Amino acid sequence: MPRYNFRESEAKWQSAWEKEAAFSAIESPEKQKYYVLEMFPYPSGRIHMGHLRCYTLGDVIARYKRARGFNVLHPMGWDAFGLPAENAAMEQGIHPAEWTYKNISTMRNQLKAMGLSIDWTREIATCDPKYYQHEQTMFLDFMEQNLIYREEGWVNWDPVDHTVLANEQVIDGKGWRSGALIERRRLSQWFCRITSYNDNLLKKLDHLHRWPKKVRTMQENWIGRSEGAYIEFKFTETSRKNPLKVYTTRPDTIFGASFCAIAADHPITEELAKKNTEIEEFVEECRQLGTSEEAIQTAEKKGIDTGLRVKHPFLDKDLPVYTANFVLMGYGTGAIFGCPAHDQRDLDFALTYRLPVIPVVVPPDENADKFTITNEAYIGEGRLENSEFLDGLDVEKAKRAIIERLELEKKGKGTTNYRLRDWLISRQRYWGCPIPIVHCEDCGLVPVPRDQLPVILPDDIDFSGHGNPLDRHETWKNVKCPKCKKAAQRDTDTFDTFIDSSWYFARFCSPDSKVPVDPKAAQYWLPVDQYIGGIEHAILHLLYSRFFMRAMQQSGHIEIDEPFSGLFTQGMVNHATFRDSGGNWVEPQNVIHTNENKIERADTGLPVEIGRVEKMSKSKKNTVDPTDVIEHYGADTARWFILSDSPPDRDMEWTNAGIEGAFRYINRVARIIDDRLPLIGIPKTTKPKEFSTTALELRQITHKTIAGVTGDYENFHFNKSVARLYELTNAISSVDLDNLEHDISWAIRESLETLVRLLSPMTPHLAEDMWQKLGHKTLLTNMDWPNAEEKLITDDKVTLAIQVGGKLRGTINVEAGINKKSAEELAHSMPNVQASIGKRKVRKVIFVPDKLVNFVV
RNA sequence: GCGGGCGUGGUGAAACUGGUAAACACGCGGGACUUAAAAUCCCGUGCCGUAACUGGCUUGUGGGUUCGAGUCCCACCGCCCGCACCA
Repeated sequence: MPRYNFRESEAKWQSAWEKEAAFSAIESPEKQKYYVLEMFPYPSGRIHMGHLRCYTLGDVIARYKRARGFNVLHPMGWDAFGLPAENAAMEQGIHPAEWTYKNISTMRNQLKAMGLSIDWTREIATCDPKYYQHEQTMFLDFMEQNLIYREEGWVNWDPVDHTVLANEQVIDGKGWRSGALIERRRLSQWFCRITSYNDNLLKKLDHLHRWPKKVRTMQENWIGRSEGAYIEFKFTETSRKNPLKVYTTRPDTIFGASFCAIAADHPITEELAKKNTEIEEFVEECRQLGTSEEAIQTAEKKGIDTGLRVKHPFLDKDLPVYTANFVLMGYGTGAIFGCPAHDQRDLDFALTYRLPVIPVVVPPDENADKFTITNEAYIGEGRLENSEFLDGLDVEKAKRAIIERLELEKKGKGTTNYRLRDWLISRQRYWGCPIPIVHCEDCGLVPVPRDQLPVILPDDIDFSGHGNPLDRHETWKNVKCPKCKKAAQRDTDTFDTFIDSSWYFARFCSPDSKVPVDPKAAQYWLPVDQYIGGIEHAILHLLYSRFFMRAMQQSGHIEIDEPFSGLFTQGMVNHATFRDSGGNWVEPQNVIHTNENKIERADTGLPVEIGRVEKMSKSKKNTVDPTDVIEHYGADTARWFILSDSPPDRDMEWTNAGIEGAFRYINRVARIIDDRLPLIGIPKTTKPKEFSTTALELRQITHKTIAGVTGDYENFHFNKSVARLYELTNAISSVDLDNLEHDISWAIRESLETLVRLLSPMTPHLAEDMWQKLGHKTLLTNMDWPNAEEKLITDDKVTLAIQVGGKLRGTINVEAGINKKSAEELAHSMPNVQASIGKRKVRKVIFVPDKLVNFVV
């Protein structure tokens, strides 16, 4: 039986921390602050392993920074609005609010059992009117700053359920519940003008040096700044006065143009569709691709000749105008010219519709006469050919020359374009923050007066009908116009839940403030020093938050622009999958290994096959409930396992063997300390003047571990800290306990106390318990971080690798700092080196100080 | 389709700016303790050859740069994340 009682210990220390309010954060201007935040959870029902991992990582940082003397803010809240609550309402007849608050209460208890160093007094839930009322205020503020506008946007429409669907509710072009073919529909909706900050959002990425490079690159590409040109093509049909305006990033390839293409939802296409059934059908077909860019771009490239022709701006030739499914209305002008030789999509399209392929850029090492394009477009550098006045120029120069000519002849214009689109924030849903606008027939869009805020979600709703229940809630919906007092209607849409998560980190600074954020508190705590969450939020959530801070700054709520100065993206938690012979997924706890070394289902006895290791998901039944693990092994074991082995930014595999191993280690630490307690005296005994080799060696590894673990904590290399702590533990337990001299017992106490202190951010309950056992009266949680003694962490001996021709032929132990000549002599005299060199001549000797000697032969 | 990432023993991984590949752990094998089992402790463990030391090979695949490549460059393969209404 393990001697350490984790159940007793974890409960004891959690209540001790609570009693001392050890983790409540108070603004103290004289202390340096550190704000640690993990992305707050959606209250889906129970916490999952992804949460356990994320919150463990954050807690290690929070506890470590606290020990380093920082004034740490580490809060928790709930991203409580969203679709699943409405689904639960429809499927189980439970009210979204009830469902959500029940989940919050379960998950709060689960998180508390993890022993997180969280200031629970700052807890917020976004579905609480005390929180979302401020979003309504800020919406009106942003409106005054011209950051909000109303326009038509596309939605996925389910014609059977009469409801708007989220992209994830559209499966293979069909509604997930009704199975009906969905279609794109236009709806008048609210937008945030995020594009007014596109350049700033892009440029400031350079300052976020504590963000992963990959996230910055992804945001950069998402904003998608491009230098290009608008080019106008005149229609041959004289009745069409307005030219076709296209956007291109490759104006240099204009002489290779063989067609133009416009989006299926381009105004011209829509106009033509009214009189041409073929085009109408095509447009209809494109609408069934839904609104997601992924669906549109993975579809087979298709188009229809509209019959319209345009004139090439510089050549005496006409180009056909197609309407095509790969041209996006939301990017550029919704119209392109196609140059098949130098764009893969254009080439694929041209090959399908037998359009000419005219190479105009020739690779540097190719001959213009012989250069042809078959089924791969050439997008690289080169010089222009077949291009009149551009001939001979390279791509960059040609771009500049053509833009100059376009502008001179008033046929186009150089321009900077962004891929980023404005943020559509209206959702046709109940469980979200109401939009504080009244629609009046006479006065138009009327903001709800500020003294009438907040607009509170009604509780009495009916989910049995189609669409948004708010839209059918007559008493809530029908109000008097605040301006003219005539009958009017509330906006029945609610905010995108990304709004809720775009400023919650700021609210944590002053969760009870009457205004969205208390400027003094925000000034002290923001920005978040370390933000932690999944890579899946690399673009949208993080970009929206960056925008929101700017909008809040512009409307005077706050003085910062970047919300997160440090970001860490953790990997997913995976688990093996199991399937029985009937092809059904089987839960891990239902899989048993029989005595005959077979694997079968515990319930039915059917044989089971082990499948791939995949992200934990309910559908594949390969989940493990963190709470089960905590009940069985304790929070420290769960935390230790989740930190060991895999680097936190990479995916990890949850295994039973791993958790068992972690459990053994926790108990081993307790046992090792227990066994040595009678031998090591009381705390703070006099430090011996001299140390024996054994004691010195233990002290050296102890102090090297302090230095190593400290560096690892700073760099999120917790798996390496774990390895180092194993090494320290091994070193401690290998010291012979017979006839202990004072210097050794002193060194053992030092190493044990160090071990416990270094462990405390990762396994806080065990550490606190052991700290007490080691004779200390105060909480370890309030102790500062140990310091490594410089003298003890530098080696005076090093091992040199000796190579011949780059191959290892031996190693030698030498004094650190040995010079080239002596190292070379020593190495050269080694028999193995002699044999390897043989009769060959040594051409050169490479010497890397304190690393290696390499004889080049 | 577009953008971003990852790939090292049986397994999770380590290897700082190019310098001893496999630290640490899991698993496995052997041993000690035990009436026995569990727990614990000790030893071994990349692969191939070998009686043994020595040796040869090895970081998804193929090429390149270098005295030297897991690390840098090019091409390919596989897997994962995001694509604007999941959160």
